[in-house]
Amino acid sequence: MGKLCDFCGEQRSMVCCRSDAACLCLSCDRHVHSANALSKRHLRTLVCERCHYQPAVVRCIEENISLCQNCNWSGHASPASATAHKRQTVNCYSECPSAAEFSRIWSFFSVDQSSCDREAGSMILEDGDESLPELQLLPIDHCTEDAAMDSMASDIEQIHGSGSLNPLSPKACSPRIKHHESIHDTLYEDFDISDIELGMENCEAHIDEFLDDPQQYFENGGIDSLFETGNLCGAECNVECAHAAKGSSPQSETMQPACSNQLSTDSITSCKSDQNACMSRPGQSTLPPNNGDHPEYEGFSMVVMEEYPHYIPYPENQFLASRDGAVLRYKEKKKARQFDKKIRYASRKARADVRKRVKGRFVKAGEPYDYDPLEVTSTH
DNA sequence: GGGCACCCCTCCACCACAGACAGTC
DNA sequence: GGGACTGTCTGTGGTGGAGGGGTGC
Repeated sequence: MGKLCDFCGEQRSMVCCRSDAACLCLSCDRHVHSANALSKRHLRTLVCERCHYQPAVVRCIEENISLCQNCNWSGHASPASATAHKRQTVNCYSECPSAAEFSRIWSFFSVDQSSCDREAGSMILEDGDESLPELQLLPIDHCTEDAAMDSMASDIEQIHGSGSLNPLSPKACSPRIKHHESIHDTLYEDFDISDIELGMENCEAHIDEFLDDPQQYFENGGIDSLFETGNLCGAECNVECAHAAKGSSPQSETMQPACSNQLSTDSITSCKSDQNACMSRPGQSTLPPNNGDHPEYEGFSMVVMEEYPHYIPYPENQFLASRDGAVLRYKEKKKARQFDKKIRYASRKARADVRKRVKGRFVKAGEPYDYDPLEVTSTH
């Protein structure tokens, strides 16, 4: 049983939206991302079926599961499995694809409407789609009635109207299908450290992909897809670090040169492309210990402390998984942020409220003043 | 469309001093 | 180790000025 939908909390989450930092069932995905034009542009993909947190980037044909970058790396770390297991890239999608388009986007999935158990992620469409029957996405080898699938898919096509895309036409579907490594617009939507992973494990994944299926690898954009986001994010990181350097404290100046100002969580998280430089690893923390004196480190001390029991095999992966926890905490903290002025010392406020002033400035006791809060009309 | 003046708005330094805080004896 | 003492730093609010954006000519 995977993670429950972040929206309804009832169905098992099937897709992951990076922009919303949420894992949703198909029904809620459709509901949430049909709300407005902006939400329709959110790029979504399958949820990793191993860690149930990260967006899946590859489909292991042998194991018949979708995996995120980390789980792919950990699961195929051994040379035997790396070469024996064929993997397929999991594409992202936007807008609200029809069932047939889903099966087009993810060729390893097909659509089931009736027979499969609800737990597998059933979808109850709402509002304008109430006429749609429940549908499910299932691994294609779980479905036995292909003809029925095709029939159902075409039915859904009709329900969606003339604007729906022909699943047999790659041209028609292509605008919605975006290669996973070339997500650019999400960079500006909201912070998400996990948006881009440009560490060595990412390179290894590319190499593995190339070794497994060179043709498909180049069709997917090959090594260029790696540099697309890499260049952009590298520049962005530099800009952010330069920004942070303006307000750097002496404490932060002692840190590593690359993205050295980790004091601000914003600056930390903005260096999303360079996790090696910006995020601490267990035993290699570049952040001071959180002993209570630095509440701004609160979330990041947990980077080291938090652990995912099902997700331990390599220190690298442990680090990356805990990073997700830090991201979630950051987002929650961001939501709870209060920009209203907060009085830390009431006594000082009480003193300032009764202090005499000249043109708004405090004056020494006994000196002439033009404003007395206790005697507003006085002019001395 | 570019240049200029004007208005409006936002942001920030300024001030004194009580209290917090760190260091020393 | 704990108290007393000393020096330094912080934060509090109203005001004016600087600077940026918008508008009209």
